[in-house]
Amino acid sequence: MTMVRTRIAPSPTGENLHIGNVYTALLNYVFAKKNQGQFIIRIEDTDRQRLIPGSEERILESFRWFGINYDEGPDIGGPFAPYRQSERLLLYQKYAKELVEKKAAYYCFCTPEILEKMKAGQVSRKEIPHYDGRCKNLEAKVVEKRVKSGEKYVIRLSVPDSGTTVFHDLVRGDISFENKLIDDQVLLKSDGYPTYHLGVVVDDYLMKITHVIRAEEWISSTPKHILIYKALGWNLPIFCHGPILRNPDKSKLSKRKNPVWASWYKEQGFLPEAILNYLSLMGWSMPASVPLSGTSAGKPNGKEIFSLSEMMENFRLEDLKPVGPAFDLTKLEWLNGEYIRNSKFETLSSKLSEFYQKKYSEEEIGKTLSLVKDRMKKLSDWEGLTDFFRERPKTFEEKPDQKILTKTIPVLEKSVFEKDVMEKKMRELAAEINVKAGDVFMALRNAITGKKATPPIIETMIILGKKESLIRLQQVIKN
RNA sequence: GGCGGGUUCGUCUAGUGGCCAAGGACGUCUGGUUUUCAACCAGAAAAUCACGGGUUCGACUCCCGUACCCGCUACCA
Repeated sequence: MTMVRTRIAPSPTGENLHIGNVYTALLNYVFAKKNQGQFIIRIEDTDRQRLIPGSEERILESFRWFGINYDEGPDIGGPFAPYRQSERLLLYQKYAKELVEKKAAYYCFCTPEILEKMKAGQVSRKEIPHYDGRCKNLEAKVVEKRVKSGEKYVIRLSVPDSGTTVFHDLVRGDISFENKLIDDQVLLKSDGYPTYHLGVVVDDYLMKITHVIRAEEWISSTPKHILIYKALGWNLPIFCHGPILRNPDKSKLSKRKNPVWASWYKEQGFLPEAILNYLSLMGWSMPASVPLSGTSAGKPNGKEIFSLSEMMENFRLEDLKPVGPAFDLTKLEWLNGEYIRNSKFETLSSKLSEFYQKKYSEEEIGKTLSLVKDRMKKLSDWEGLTDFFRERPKTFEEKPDQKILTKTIPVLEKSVFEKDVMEKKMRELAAEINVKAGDVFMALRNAITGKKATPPIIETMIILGKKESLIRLQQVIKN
């Protein structure tokens, strides 16, 4: 059996790595690793207009953050370098010409203006817009002359006007297209860069990609790719079109309707493992041969929370579902909270310190962490949950009960700051002045933190220290 | 419009002809625990399995049609 090789091919046309790409990369990565194969990253930077400077670096950096390790890529090289399409132009030009020689493609001199007119005419006649093939049968000599004269040209795929192109998809079975309905795609643009269609085929072939795992949106261009493979006499890879992630309204996931950049999730304090776990829940589950009643059937060990390696052990492309799932931030937050709660104390304080770019030391974070750990859904929640440890309250969500506070101060002044002792004294005091113990704790909470909801107040006061706690109480009384 | 893909609780999903008067998870709601909030525990509501026809002793599961949703329809990927 040949070595499995998969790839993700992002375009540096966005701010950062798109979460949909993270999803597709995850599928490719897990599949390759499950089969002891290689996973590679190829940068498809052929759209010079939409290119965003720095995007590539940010994309690669995001992959590293996720721990999606690639065996070959633009920055680390590999046996089939370069891994950046802009550095492989000669290759595409060579194969485009070969395609022309084999009559599977042709030179086209139609200008954008001509094409626009063509389309307008077709639309007004209620025809399906497509390239009408007017350059398809240009004589070789004429073509040569026009090219030599410096006229701009593109190379288009010559699609047969009869027959059908069929391919097998691992998730969806056989899919067929009528050739006459396939447009004569541009393969090589007038700037000498290939379009996606030429680029993928050439590179996937040259880089020995065995499984093309990508999103559903590529299904309709696959027949064009097949035509190229066949014309060049190349073996087809295995095609697998997974689901496409959707916005809550079910349209294709987009930045207008849902956060999409990996960097956004990082800044929000989502953990990469949690995001990957969440993503793996979408569109993938194993056949539940044993009906696991009462559990999440179809998930590793019947649980929705599982690691990347647990996913790897069980992953099969055939188990992917064709249905596009809606991205649900709420569930991601829950999962992230689970990961936070299950983190080791040291790991979490180190992650938090890192998250806040060392603004807080691990030690400082460690002091209050156990009090707020269960209350965090995202790393970014920590600051807001602990601000009163760093600053005296300036405003009060609820006015502290002065009467109760006045009574607590002398008791606390005389008390050692130890949990059991303090709690006992406060309860006794409550009984003495005939109020509920909860009222005493709430009065203290309001005064000490300015908030209505905080971790247990006695423990909070102990961390704050006797002196600081009393100052805060006295200040409230004074005002 | 054409072509392609899809359709089980609000969302993610289990289900491959009888075990399903449909199971789990998130969310929602109720109760418990509790010093408030979380966390935790217990429970509830929530899908006429898109709809209509077949096939079959029997269909969420197979077939056909309809509706709706999504994708593609660029010298963007």
